[in-house]
Amino acid sequence: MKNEDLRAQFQIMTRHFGFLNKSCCSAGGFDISLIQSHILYEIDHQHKASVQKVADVLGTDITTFSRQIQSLIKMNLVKKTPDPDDRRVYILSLTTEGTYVATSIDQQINAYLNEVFSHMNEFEQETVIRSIKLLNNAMTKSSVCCTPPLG
Amino acid sequence: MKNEDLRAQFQIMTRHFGFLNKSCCSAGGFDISLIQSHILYEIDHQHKASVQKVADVLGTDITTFSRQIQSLIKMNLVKKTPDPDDRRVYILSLTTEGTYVATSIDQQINAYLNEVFSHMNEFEQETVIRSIKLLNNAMTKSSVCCTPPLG
DNA sequence: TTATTTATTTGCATTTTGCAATTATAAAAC
DNA sequence: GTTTTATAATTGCAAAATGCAAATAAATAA
Repeated sequence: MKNEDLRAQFQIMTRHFGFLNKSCCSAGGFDISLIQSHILYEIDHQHKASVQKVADVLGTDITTFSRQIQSLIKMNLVKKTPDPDDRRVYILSLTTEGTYVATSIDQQINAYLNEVFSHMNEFEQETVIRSIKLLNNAMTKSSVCCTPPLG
Repeated sequence: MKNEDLRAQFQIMTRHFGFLNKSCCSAGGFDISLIQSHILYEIDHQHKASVQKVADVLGTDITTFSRQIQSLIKMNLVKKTPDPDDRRVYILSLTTEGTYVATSIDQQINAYLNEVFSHMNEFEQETVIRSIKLLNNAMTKSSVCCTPPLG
């Protein structure tokens, strides 16, 4: 494999995903930004998601993140509960409406992805899915890049 | 394949790439933002890259893009040449320093990617590369998302 | 008890963004 | 050939997003 090829393919993929994400998402009367959809996703998937924890996972500056959460609270999609075990900490969770919006975004993105996958045959689809898992795995193992504290 | 799985894997991959990109890049004494690296890449790879054309490819608002170019010109990485065939148009190109910076970024990203790929065996590496090409292909074909005018 | 560390929020100044309007040129209509 | 319309690029402005430094509050270490 040639290196230039490698970077080019990743660049193109990143570009495509950028567009996919831009076209997403409206739900429950709100336009949800890419960042917001990631926050909702992460709150939904983490156990006892504190402000700090989610900010770390997303790699967002904590002060910026604090304000992002404030606007999601104002939109009534997220709520903040004091952690009984440590009163400095707030646990984030989705409101009923937030859960609805998160589910709706999930469906929209899945619809996009399914449409994309429909241009491949079944064998290719499975290869691609397996590959993305391989890649995610490799990136998790990587020391020089790609994971939260980052390097 | 389960849909939830699909979205989750893509979400994770997007996250990883976000980190990879954040840690990139410094070159020629400049900190180059993700957006700037994409602009440099695109100018380098397009034939007769006009302001409008590159903005479209990147999906950036033209007014924002115009200003992004201005700062790259100020950094002496990009230059603007009037198109002799249409005097409304400016053709973008990299300066010598811009070419150096673009090459350097290319090497940095390739180094990251190679490190990531080193956590896979050769067969997996080839599968992943082939899959990314398949995926890019499918996204190009997609009507609902992922490509410039977008949908 | 005091000092230090950690979680979160606010103040403020900088940067980024995008819509509306402007300028300049090209192409189309008449 | 002049007027209208369309296109490329830039600028004005006001809103939004960003991040550092500082503040507050609570936990842990000395």
